[in-house]
Amino acid sequence: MGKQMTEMLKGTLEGIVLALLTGKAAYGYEITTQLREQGFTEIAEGTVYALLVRIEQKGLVDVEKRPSEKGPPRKVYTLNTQGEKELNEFWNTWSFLSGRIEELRKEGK
Amino acid sequence: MGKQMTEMLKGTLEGIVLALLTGKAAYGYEITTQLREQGFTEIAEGTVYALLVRIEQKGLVDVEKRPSEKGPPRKVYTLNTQGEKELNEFWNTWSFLSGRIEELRKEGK
DNA sequence: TACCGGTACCTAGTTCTACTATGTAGTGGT
DNA sequence: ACCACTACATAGTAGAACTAGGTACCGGTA
Repeated sequence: MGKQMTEMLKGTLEGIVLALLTGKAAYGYEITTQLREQGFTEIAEGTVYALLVRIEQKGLVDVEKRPSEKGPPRKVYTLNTQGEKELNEFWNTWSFLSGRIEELRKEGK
Repeated sequence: MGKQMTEMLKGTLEGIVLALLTGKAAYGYEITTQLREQGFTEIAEGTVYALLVRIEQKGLVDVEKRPSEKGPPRKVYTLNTQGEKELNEFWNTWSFLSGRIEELRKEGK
């Protein structure tokens, strides 16, 4: 993946995944697939799993294990109240940053 | 500073500084001040200087030392051709990422 | 039976960037 | 002599994404 994109994803990928979980539970492999479909074609699987471990430890999601028809059991993640709060803060932070940056772009800077 | 903002700045702060340098050379202390004026009130001075060292080593800027009326001599940074190229890539990467994220926001996700 | 592709999860070690905390210097004013 | 402001510098820390593997379960096929 481009080095720029890698660095830019720091701090945003977590928000992206939380947003994906809004209103719809999902498991790791599924999230990876969704990210790929949405254009993030080169996000490594390991990156997603590490992130999921992190947000689980931070208490932003609830986890349930469900047997799969094919392959090992899935770990299904659901956004909880604290996760929604975190996602809200993410949108605030994002709005501020993207506002500033778009300003710079407009100024031809 | 918020932890979220800190992480989100990784990968974007460099682009922001390159954008600030477009069409107008500047020195470190000045850049720090400009960032503060534009709302990034809590960006540490040391962060800016470290970043400037990095982009100089990457060859994105030209540097000239100029005596100051007050205080030690200034190191004035000017965006060069390679820097403009890098900034261009930054805008591309940013456009893609912000496009995806705005899409997620619209979906109420 | 043996193998392979697809599904699904996991982790140790590396790299990069921003922050913390502190230090050094030059100038002008009291 | 001291202080405030200007101006630059850096060693050490933390956090997040990547690399590069590995484990495990299932179905189909040779």
